[in-house]
Amino acid sequence: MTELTTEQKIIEAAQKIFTQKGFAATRTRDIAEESGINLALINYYFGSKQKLFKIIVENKFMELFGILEPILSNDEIKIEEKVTLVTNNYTNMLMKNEDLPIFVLNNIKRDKDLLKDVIKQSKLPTLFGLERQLKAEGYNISILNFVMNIISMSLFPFISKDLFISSGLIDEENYRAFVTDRTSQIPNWIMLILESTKNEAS
Amino acid sequence: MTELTTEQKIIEAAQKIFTQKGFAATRTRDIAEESGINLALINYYFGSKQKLFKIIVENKFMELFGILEPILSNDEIKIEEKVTLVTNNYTNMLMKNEDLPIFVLNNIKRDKDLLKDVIKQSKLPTLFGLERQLKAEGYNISILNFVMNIISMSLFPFISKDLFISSGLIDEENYRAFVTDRTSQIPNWIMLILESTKNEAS
DNA sequence: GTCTATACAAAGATAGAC
DNA sequence: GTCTATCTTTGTATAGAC
Repeated sequence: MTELTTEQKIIEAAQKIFTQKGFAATRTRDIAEESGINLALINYYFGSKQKLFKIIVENKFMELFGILEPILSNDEIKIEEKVTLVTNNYTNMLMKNEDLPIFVLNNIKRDKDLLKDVIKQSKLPTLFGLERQLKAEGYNISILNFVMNIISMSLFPFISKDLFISSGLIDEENYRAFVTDRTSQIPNWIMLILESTKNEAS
Repeated sequence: MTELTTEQKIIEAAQKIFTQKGFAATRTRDIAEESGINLALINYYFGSKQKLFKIIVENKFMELFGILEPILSNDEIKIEEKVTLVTNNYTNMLMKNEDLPIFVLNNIKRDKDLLKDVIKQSKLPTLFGLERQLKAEGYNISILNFVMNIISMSLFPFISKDLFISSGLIDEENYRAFVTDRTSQIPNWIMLILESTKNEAS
């Protein structure tokens, strides 16, 4: 077990608390306590709470959307396999990190400027090659609808977990099993949609 | 143009600001200023910022999910029509209220107790009749997957709007047209999924 | 019922000793 | 680099006049 530097300790603690509570509800004092360092060191290393937060959001954004580009922009993977890879990757990752999607999506809204750089870094804008592949394999669907379908299907169980649990339609104990089962079906559903576009006009 | 009571003015302003900025980032002074009333009156009428917020979240929750029950639990509407009604209702409503889904979903996470009552009020738990209807019409899908598919497909364009705009895959000007077009396709997609379950074992 | 003025608490940031 | 102690700002809540 390696010793963490003070800087790393702060980042770790900040990730945990910011993700759970959001920016404004998080107190720098909590981060100091959680990481076992002195309050003053947060400002010493990061300048301000705001700057520290920016780093965390960037990390979390990459954690959530960094998955997409390596899979989706690889021309050697067929569309059908891409769908399966993305959904499985998301479910595995989010099982251990349930707060991630809503945290990231919430903060994209609140601070758009903050994310211009991260989005470039994530290479999401380079997905245009995918459009050619969709056409080449005969599917007449826009890249936006395609990507949105995969992401929404995969992320939504985690975004809406508390809603459905509170509604009584499922309980905490069965949720993981539900998500696992759902994940195995998502690629079939997505492919049904794709196949249905094959005979349509472009 | 009717005169609003002081109470209503506060509610209006609070809805606007809380929805945009969330609880912790909203200052009672902002609400006072926006509504043109004195700061002290917020506490006079609502006791505390927290209690005012609770009222707003409840309102917004009902605004977002109150749509579902009247449509989904009505036995006289066929499944296929239900899907169309829900998606169209959502898109029309959210076009005027884009922050709503992420605000509500975010706050369900943060304050679960707060929502126990609202969820009862929304009658979401009464949807079990829908399960019978799905079976009766020959579809072998769990109510949870069915409802989640509709809601995720309909809400996600609004949850992820800023993400896709920042990524450059679409721009602000074309977003409304995209959503309108997508909304017209969602029922077809959902029905494809449903039809595919018809021959499966239950 | 409504407002002014203010008390009180909490939190971010910093100065300066070690 | 790290800590203690403290300053300053901001926001909630309330007391009391009208």
